[in-house]
Amino acid sequence: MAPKVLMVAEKPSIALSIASVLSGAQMSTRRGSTEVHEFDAMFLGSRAHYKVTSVIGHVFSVDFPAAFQDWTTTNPSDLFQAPILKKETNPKAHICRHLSQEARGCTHLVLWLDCDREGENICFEVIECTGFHASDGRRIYRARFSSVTEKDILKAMNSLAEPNRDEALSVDARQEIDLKVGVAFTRFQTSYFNGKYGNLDARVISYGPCQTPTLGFCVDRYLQITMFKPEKFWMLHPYIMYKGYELKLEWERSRLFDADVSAMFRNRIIEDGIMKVVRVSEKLESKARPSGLNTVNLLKVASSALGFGPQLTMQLAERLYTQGFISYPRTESTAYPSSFDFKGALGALVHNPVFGAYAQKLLTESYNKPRAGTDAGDHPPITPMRSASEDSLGNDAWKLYQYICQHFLGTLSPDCKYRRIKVEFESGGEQFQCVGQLATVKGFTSIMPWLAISEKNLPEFAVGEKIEISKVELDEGNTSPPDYLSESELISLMEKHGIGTDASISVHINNICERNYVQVQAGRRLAPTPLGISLIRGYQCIDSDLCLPDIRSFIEHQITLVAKGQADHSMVVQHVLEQFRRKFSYFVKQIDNMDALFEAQFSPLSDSGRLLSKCGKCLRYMKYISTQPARLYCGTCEEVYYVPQKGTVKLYKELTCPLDNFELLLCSMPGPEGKSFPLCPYCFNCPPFEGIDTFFGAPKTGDSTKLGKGVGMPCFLCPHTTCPHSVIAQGVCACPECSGTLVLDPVSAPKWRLYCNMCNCLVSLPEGAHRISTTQDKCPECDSTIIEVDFNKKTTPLKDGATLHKGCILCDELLHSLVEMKHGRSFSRHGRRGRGRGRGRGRGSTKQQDPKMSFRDF
DNA sequence: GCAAGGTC
Repeated sequence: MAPKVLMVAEKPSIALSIASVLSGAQMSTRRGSTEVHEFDAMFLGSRAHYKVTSVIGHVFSVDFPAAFQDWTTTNPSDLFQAPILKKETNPKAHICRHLSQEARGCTHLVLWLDCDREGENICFEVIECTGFHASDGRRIYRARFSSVTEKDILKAMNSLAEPNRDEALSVDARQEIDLKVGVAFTRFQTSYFNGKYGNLDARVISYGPCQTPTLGFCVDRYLQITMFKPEKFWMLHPYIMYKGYELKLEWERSRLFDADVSAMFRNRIIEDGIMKVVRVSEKLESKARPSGLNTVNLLKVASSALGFGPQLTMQLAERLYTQGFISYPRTESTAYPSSFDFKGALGALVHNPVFGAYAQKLLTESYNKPRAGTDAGDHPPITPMRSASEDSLGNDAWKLYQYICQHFLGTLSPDCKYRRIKVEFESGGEQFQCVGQLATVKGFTSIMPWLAISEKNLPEFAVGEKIEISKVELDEGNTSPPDYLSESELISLMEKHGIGTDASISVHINNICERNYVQVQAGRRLAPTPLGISLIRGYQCIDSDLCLPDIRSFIEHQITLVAKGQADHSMVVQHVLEQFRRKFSYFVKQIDNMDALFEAQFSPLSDSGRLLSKCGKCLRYMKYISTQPARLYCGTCEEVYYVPQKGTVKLYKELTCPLDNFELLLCSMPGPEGKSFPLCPYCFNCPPFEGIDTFFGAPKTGDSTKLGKGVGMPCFLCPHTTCPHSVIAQGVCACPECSGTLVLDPVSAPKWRLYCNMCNCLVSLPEGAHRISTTQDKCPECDSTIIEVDFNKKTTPLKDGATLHKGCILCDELLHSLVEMKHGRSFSRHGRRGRGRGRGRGRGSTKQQDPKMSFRDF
């Protein structure tokens, strides 16, 4: 039987390239979770059937089992010893199922994952999904390729090897360490600080071995700025007039920090009055053309020159790549493979309206190979692949594409050459100079004009000439602090210290912005926030290792031992985790030191917020704190009561809850169709009745036993039998859409309406009525609550100008004609579900007395 | 709600 070969690449684009090369572009392609390319060709000396497909990056990622997911019941320090499990990174993509299906009947598996440790790790994920075993006679091969070119693909096919388990295990080790350390610290500090300070606006206070040192760089610069003491300095600048030029000469001492001494030198020059030419020198200098463009350099230029953040840059680059305008945008390499087709790449640009002429010139007049760079063996430098115009790309993408083109054309251009003339002078025993520059070959700077040298003409001087000094300036200046760290500088620092990868650097920077640790200022400079500063200063004071970049290099170094087979995977993981566990427990013990910084920076809960409503226990006013998580704080009882996180709250007519005496709040959800409803702060946090099956704000799919902060029972879910705000009093009839109850919105005048206490169903009542209220009566026909409408005198539909009308909104002809369903299906007593389900209230029914009972159909 | 690493 002919061998069947399954080949798997790391991404769809590479599967396509491999299949095209090996089939000579004679393959059939079908869709699946990812595309599968099929063809027949030779494999290891015999005719074989090939299937080439791909994963989409990692198939699995690590996490804790469910038992360790609950923040309230898991002690973060237990996470270091907790088991971990791998689950599908993207379950919806069904990559595992896809691989398992495609592997069926295959005799050989060839792994074409990227040739780095992550790729090696994904190899074993793929093996697991395919179900290939060393024992079952089916062979597993690893293809090692240094670029996705025909030459390298064929070379890899001819030297198939085995996947490297040690390298894969080193990635497993990193994953486990990153997970446990990051999650333990994050949960601990979030739980400790959250809710402790009124104006500390943070949902989660995260820690991570990449994001925290990244923040550390920004705070370091901030601290340099705050510690900076400016110093005065003086610079001596003599001027001469010569052959029609006025020249400002530079002092050899540049600047002095002593006013008297500087003045003394000035007097000497003035006394002398003559500048002697002591030396004239000329040098041919050259500025090298760039090497190929890699991700990090693209991110830096985009941030500093185009004003694009790394996140946006990568999004734009990704789009340019998938549309075929540029090559793969995530690469470390600045060197092109020797076989790279520069002619082809230039040829693709010759018809470009902006760069065409330049590309054509390079093609016809010869081009240089790019300056030597480093080949990381991943992907070639970022290169334009197809011509594009501003109209077809849109503004931002065009700017990025334009830079990529300019850079690429620059790499193939000549170096920039220029003459540098230096004239040295002497006067009063002091040395001065002036410098002129003149480009002889513009080279790459003609396509990258911002890198051009600044040209300056000098008249010709002869050694020994004496020139009268026209004036002497003593310029006073102040040393100035550095500016906030620019994003581009941060990227350089991250690269230098090995924080993140080409693909993840942008994620870490985005992270510290989103977590409110830094803010991006004009010119893309990163200003740390009070939270970011307090965190880093806290780590520095407890254990500075926690925020230094060495923490990443330490982990990298340890897992490299695993990758090289010099240490056992589980020994290394255990060893590293034990060190972090100790650091963690010391951190927990010393958290007061960090808290002292928070206390200085943030105001305690009791100082912030405004008085809103009375506590039912002490009858004093509680403070409303609007920053997330929104909550009430009773300073006397030292209790926190969460309120709904969306919408606004205000005092509800100083009404109180009959159960606990707390003053009621009126909560209004945002938007014109947002519900308004009363809620008792105490009941909302501690629902007094069981049997309420859907708490307000609870996760849609989650079970209600695990409630989030403040997720609970507003009055519209409360089955209290006599309180005028409960669903018993305010409920009108069953919701036609769900199992909920339509409740009167008590503050919806003049656009009176009912809303469902479970879903989004909305019913509008007669508009313009003075008052609409529920009564204690129910409809004898359908059991809905009878409502009372007080119509407006001018618009009343009643005979003889009467305004008062009672009735059932389903069975009363007049009322039913005036109500309208705004969201939902039908709303009719004749409808499938309208009649007979009205159990909105039912005070008369003894069955309703037990609040544990459902008030739905039974 | 949490990390960092792939990739879309």
